[in-house]
Amino acid sequence: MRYWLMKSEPGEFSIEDLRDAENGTACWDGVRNYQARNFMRDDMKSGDRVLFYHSNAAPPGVAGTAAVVREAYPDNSAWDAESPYFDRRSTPENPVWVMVDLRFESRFPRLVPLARLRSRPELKNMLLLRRGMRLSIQPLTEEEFHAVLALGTDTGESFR
DNA sequence: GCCAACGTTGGC
DNA sequence: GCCAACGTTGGC
Repeated sequence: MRYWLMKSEPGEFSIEDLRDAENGTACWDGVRNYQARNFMRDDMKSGDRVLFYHSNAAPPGVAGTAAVVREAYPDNSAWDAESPYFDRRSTPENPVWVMVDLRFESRFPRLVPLARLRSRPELKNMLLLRRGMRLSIQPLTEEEFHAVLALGTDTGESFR
């Protein structure tokens, strides 16, 4: 099983939107970056687990978790001329872009802000924290996934 | 709103 | 194949 971080602007599609979708399941359309596409197409498998990251938010951070429930298939928004993701190079006969389906798993009681991720020594190698890293789909190690999960699910109570 | 960093495009 | 110009991402 693999682990991923997937970014979405909450104003476009948030963890709450995924939770409230039919069956808690939605397609991850609109990816228009080749490296991110290749991760979906070549490496994402059903059962893989995902950190759902809210980008361009105040504050940005990890909002919850999801699971891959359908492996890569053509992204039909690419041949919808009305869609903001329209790309005339992609056709049903010859799709350029793919998407996966995600199912909601959990919404953290409190967002784990980017600044908190940066403060954790065990996360210092996370791709997300690298300067200039903009990829919207990033692989995680199992340790990174579980470390963020622990931050997201702790009660926030401090000792003493 | 600013702007650094990155990806893409297209002329040559 | 190079690289300048442009568009996008996304934190701040």
